[in-house]
Amino acid sequence: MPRRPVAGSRERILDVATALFYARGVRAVGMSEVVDAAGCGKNLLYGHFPSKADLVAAYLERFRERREAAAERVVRERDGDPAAQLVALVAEVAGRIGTPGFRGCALRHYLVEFPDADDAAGRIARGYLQDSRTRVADLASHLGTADPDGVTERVWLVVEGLYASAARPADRSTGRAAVALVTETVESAVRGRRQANGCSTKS
Amino acid sequence: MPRRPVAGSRERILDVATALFYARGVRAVGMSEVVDAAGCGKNLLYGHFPSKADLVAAYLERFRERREAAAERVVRERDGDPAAQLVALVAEVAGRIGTPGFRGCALRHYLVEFPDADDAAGRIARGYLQDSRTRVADLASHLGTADPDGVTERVWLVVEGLYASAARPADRSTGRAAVALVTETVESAVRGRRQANGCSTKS
DNA sequence: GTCTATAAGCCGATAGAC
DNA sequence: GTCTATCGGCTTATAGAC
Repeated sequence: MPRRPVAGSRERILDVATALFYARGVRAVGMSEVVDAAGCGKNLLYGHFPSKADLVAAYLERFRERREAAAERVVRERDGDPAAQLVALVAEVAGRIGTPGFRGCALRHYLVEFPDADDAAGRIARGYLQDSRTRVADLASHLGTADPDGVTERVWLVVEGLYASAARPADRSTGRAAVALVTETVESAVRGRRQANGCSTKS
Repeated sequence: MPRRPVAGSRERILDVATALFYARGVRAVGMSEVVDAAGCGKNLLYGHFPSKADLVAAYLERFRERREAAAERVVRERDGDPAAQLVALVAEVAGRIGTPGFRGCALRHYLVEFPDADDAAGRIARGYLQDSRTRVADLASHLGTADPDGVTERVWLVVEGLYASAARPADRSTGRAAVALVTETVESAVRGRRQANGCSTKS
């Protein structure tokens, strides 16, 4: 009988690679370093992931799935209340600021490292960003405001700013400012004056 | 007399390196590629820049100087009007969105590629970010609002979001949203209600 | 563990200006 | 001829891949 494969080795390698890629960047981490950190042989790694590109794609794909699951959860919990949903979407990210090990968005970081990657990893990252923005736009369109695009732009700007801030040591007050900013933007929009923005004076 | 050095060769090499580093990232570009693009020999490059680290530091230092000069200019033009100065600071960046070749902030990108760089380049990048934020905080403190820190956080968040958006193909409407967001934040603050934020209704 | 490609950095060779 | 800016091949380390 041949030796049976150890269950979960793929996940373990992916965990190790994720920690390294996320902390130091994709280009900075070599396959040999993943092998060393995983404590496995090179053959096992290349058996599960035929190339570094495959390993990176798996890393980003899993990151994407987790991010989307978290977004779907907070949105589902506030079903029917698009204003609360938008705020919760931002608050979910804001709440991670200051968390040990949180360094921002792996997918955005990947696109900074590889600006014109048109491989699988690049498609995952760009697809995530597009879907993520579309989610914001969908919620904004349900606010009933006259200018859903304006709200989308503003909320998205805050989301981008939040992730960018998180890439470097950040303070929790950044997260609070983001939530406050989005809350006001959304409230101002649903209050329904003129163009969904502009904190215009009363009636 | 021996052969005279060709004037401006250093600047020309730095121009070429800047174009490559900015478009594709620092790690993605090798010294040989800089040599090829500059059309010079390796000795000339290494004569002006003893190592890649030196070339990168010069690239970031020059980027920083230009960014700070642009910021100082728009701020000086509105001397004595901190509200207009804050808006102009954001508008200056927003106006670059969509400009051919504009890809965001080289210093921020460097820190994504090298998250814990403690070399000269890392110090330049981090120093710039700190000074840049301090500039925002100084202006916010002159608004006369009760919560200058809140204004600083919000404006900084928009600046970060703007640069992050610019790292990928972006629409000019992103810039407009950023300017509008900062304008309202600042106006709301100088209107001087409660905590410098909150688009509360009239008197 | 080995093999190949490519990175950074170095050094002998070449090319002008006196 | 000599002196030095500049050039292109060379060395060593490290990457990805098998």
